[in-house]
Amino acid sequence: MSEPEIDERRRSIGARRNPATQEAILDAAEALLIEEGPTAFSIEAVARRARAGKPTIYRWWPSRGTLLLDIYHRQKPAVIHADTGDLKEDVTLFIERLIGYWRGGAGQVFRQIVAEAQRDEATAEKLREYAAQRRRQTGALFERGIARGEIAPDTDPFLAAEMLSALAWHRLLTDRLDLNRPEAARIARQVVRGLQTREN
Amino acid sequence: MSEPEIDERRRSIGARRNPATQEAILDAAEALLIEEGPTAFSIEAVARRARAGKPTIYRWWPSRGTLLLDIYHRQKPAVIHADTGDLKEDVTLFIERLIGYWRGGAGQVFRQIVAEAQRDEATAEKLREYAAQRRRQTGALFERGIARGEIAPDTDPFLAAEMLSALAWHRLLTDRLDLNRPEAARIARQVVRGLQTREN
Amino acid sequence: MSEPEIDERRRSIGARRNPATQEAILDAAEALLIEEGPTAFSIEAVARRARAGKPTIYRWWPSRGTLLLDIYHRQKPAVIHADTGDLKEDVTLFIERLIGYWRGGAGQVFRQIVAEAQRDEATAEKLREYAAQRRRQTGALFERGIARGEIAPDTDPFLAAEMLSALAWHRLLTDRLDLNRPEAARIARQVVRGLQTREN
Amino acid sequence: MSEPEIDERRRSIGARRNPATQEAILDAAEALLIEEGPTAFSIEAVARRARAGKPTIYRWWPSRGTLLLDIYHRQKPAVIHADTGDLKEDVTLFIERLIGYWRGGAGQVFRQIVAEAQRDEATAEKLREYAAQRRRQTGALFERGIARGEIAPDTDPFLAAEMLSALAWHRLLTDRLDLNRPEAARIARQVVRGLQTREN
DNA sequence: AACTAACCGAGACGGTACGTCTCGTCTTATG
DNA sequence: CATAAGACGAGACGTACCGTCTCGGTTAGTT
Repeated sequence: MSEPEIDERRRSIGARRNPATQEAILDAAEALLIEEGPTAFSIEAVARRARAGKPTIYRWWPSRGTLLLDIYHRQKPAVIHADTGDLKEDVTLFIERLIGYWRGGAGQVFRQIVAEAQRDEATAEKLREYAAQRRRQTGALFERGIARGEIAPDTDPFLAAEMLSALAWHRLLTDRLDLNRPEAARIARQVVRGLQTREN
Repeated sequence: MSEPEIDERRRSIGARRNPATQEAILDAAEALLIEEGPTAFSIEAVARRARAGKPTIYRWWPSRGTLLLDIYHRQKPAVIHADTGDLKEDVTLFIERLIGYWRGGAGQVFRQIVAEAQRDEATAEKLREYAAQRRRQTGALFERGIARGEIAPDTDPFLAAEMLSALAWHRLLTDRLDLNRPEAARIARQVVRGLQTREN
Repeated sequence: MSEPEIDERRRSIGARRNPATQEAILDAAEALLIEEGPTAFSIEAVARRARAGKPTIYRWWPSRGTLLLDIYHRQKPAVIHADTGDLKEDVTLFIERLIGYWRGGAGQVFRQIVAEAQRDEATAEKLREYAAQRRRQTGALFERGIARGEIAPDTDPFLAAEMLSALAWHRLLTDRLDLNRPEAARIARQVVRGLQTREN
Repeated sequence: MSEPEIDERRRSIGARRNPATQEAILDAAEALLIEEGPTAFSIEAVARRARAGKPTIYRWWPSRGTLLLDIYHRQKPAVIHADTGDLKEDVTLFIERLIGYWRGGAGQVFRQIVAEAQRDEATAEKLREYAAQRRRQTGALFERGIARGEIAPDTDPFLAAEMLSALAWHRLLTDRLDLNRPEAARIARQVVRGLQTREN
């Protein structure tokens, strides 16, 4: 929490992007959003807190949405998906980890991205792409289930993935991230049981 | 939707709310949102279009969120749920009708409510309540399915309902309302099949 | 100054002016101006404090200026001018009493009348008339001086009166009402000595 | 006063005050006050007429009073006082010139300054300082008269100066600037004659 | 070694919207 | 018909941010 106060001021490092400046701006934006809430988040406030000029921000992030997306992706951990060999367990873990990750501040950022996407088409497009990519990743879980014979071969793995994502979004957007392991398991059971072949 | 242009100007009708004014404001707000998009929607612009004073708006709708909620509820049709006796059909119809309803302008309004709820806790609370109420209504679909023996008695009807709602929200918020009847049926099948008892 | 609070609410007393209402409005206006300052004075605030309807105020005082003038005249004492037989003494007393009177709250009201007159021609006209009348009254002081042979017969008594008034206004409008008897006497001397005939 | 209409729009010239903007704002404010009267004068209207943003005005003139004072001082001519060697003539010229100056639009501005000072203490303080300074300048007239032996050495030159100023204010504030040279001379005579030593 | 080019901070600028205040008018319900 | 109440259209208040612009200073690469 202690502010160094040593650096005094960042300067240009020549005709190229200064990484320290970019860091400082992302740090400031993230801190503002998480510590002071969404209404405190504005380009003006970010510039103030980062001790950066507004044009510097606009140079690299032409809109609020791009800045939010950068904050989110910077903090995003590499992989969330487990592969335990048991689909129900994999799904349970996926839900648990995603919600847990969102509880730790990242959710606050993602909520704002979704909100921004409702006003700005460019952000919407980026969000749509991101969601599609996540759907492919999570869909792999179900594809493995099909391969193992756990669930019916005519299952749509991406629709199943979307249903999980959608539920998580819904909880996030209605501020109901108080989801414990038993509830995650119940969700997994209810989603998967229907997808199972009759023999299991 | 037809603009009379005859009335010239609304006046006070004494020390009580003038219904014509309220109508005009809601009309203006709805039209702005749907015709000119979310960025054009501001209290200022609503007042201008409705030829109303800003304090008149703030008197009755203390925040942007309350105004959005009023627009949404004013245009909301009474009932969406069918009762055909077949759960899969009921679910298909529910999805189809909800998405269809949202395609007709109401979705634009609801998206903004969700976005606003990410910034304003009061709106979030209202949205949470509304979602819970909808969950209870849609849950009744599944309760009937349990009663009929179509699905397992240990099914959580409100979780099932939430999954449908969540999927619809997700499509709305990523601007993917191009959902036809076959896709609605596939969703219904994938949700319900798992909920069915083994005998069916 | 004590607020009764007993009457709870004044009602119409039939098809005629209710004196209690007028009193309450003037009381409220005066109290607001003196207790809370000129910025707190507005028709809105007066109505609130007097528990009166705004139209009631507008019915009897069509503008802010007329209300201010009524407040001022209501509290105005009958006569200020002395007749001691000595002009210098009469002038000294006039200045002393006028300033003293203004120090006691009335000055606050009169300042606002002058200010209002700079914006509203109707108030300006009323103020002009009032000033002319005062000039005639104070001029009589100097006319008596001429009659007594104290000052030159070609003296303009109304110009002399205006100079005294003007000086008092100037002190009031620059918030310099800290004028003691010696200073009043010095003013009187400086004004009168020049007006005296050579013999005195 | 000529409106170029060529410039299209003023822009920022970097992190420093743009003189063209300041000029345009003062021009607009002065023109509004003189051409359309005091009720038309508002920060909003000034911004509109100057094609300036409201924050730009508030940045440099934190209150209405400071803006009015700037308008007045911008148009103020350097010196008003003559030194003819004859006190009565000097006084006559002072009155004549001051009133003449005020008749030409500046009076309209000064009236509003006085009015504003009755509501806002900051403006009042500035006005008080200005009046004191003017008193010192005009007082010099009478000091020269004392030095020349024209008037009594125990005369208070600043009180005499204040009496002239006060009379001018009084005429301005009651909209009676129709003062011709004979009247100015009569005032000068009435003021000075009394101040003269007996020998003259 | 001088020059160019882009970066950086700062902050002014024209705007728009915010949410609040007062204006003066209107209508009702109550007496 | 006077009154209290308060809704209404209008518009000004002073503030916050928007996105753009120019400035002066910095540092790297290119001549």
